[in-house]
Amino acid sequence: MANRSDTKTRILDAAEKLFAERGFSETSLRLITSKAEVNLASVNYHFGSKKELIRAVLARYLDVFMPAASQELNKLTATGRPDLDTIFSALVRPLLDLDKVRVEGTRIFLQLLGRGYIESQGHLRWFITTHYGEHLDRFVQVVCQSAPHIPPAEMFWRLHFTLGTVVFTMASSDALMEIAEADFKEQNDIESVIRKVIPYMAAGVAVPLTQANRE
Amino acid sequence: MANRSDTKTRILDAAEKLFAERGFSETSLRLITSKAEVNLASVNYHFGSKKELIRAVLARYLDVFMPAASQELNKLTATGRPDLDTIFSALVRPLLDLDKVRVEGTRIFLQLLGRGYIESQGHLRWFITTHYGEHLDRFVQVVCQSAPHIPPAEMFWRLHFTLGTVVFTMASSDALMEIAEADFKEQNDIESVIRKVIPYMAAGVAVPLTQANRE
DNA sequence: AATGATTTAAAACACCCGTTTAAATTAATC
DNA sequence: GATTAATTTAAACGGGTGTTTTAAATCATT
Repeated sequence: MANRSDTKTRILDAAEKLFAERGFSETSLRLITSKAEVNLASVNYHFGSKKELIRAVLARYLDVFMPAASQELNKLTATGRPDLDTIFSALVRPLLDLDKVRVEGTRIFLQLLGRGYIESQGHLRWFITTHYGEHLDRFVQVVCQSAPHIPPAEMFWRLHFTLGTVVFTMASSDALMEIAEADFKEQNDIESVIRKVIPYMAAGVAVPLTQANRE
Repeated sequence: MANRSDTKTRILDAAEKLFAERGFSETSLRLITSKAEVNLASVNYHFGSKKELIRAVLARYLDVFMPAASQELNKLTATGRPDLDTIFSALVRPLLDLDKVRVEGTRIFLQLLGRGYIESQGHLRWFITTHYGEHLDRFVQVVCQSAPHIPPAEMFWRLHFTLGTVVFTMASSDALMEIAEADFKEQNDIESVIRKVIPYMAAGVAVPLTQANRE
């Protein structure tokens, strides 16, 4: 049953790297299969279509990350009501652990997530919310409880601001780290960037509503 | 010299709308020219290539916005040292004024900016920084002065977080507004989103350094 | 009205895309 | 070891892409 070299895995490995770097529509199946050193038709044989390959690439990460993140949240809420900084920090470990699953897993996952949200008009967003909705709802719930002064509708927007912050930062993290080192003699890695971004996001998510926003 | 129906303008008008909605690579020249009711070849005749058309679309907005934003900043610094919320808010007027330049100008410009930063790996970023660098530097300078407790190296990161927040939010603003209406019966437009994002960004940029970050 | 440059028009070009087909190969089962 | 099933292969299909070409039409200027 199992072929030792696993064409399916080689396709996924090559695809996720290219998708993260160049986006989904900018990455052809021909490029993927040539990098993976497999036949062009094997993508359609194993995955059915390019669209389903994209979903499979994302699912491979989400299936690891989502349960791990949920578990961290459960540990947090078991002991008491955590603050926002603590909640965001709890996601760091599952995020960084993706580097153990695959080389550069953290960066690739975050970039894929961003591309998925922006590029595919809606249908990848739909895939994520329907397949991992429980985990997302759980996260939103915990965040809302830790910032009870923010109405849910406002929190919806702020969490998407947060998603944008993370996704964009990670997508260009390589270039940003280079500039930071050249301009400020500051040595960074992915983890240190994540640790910088957490206070920024936590402050933004919890900031009291202004008069104009309360309307 | 000037033809009253102006093929060039019709192309730009059709292109910016489609680019903002579907992204650059997802929008074909054939779709643009059919919407604009001009001949396919006229794009290459007037702009040279699709890439140059994209730059022309962006430049038409940046040439209006950048000087206007700079002028607002000058007005602000003339009277005293503004706080971050004031600085970000000062950009709102030039942004909203784009609606006077063209129908839905504000939304289209911000979405184009978002797509431009995400889709084209780097070379549109280069176009913007080299053509409008003075304005950008001026902005960074004013922001740094208004938050003197943040070291420049940290501010570098936080401003890029901010860029990510804006860019990602605007690129997916249509989808987000739809969801917000479906889930929370909340009717939004671009201005209300802008007014939501400003406090978020201002809080994040100015948040005091934590022990871990100061190191 | 005639001239010459600018602009538009239709068609073709060369290329890349995702997908499908059908034969060849490999692996598994009896 | 023969038969069946699963997988890989090479080739072609149908369609869309940006761009170029060539000729006609339009325009401003003489």
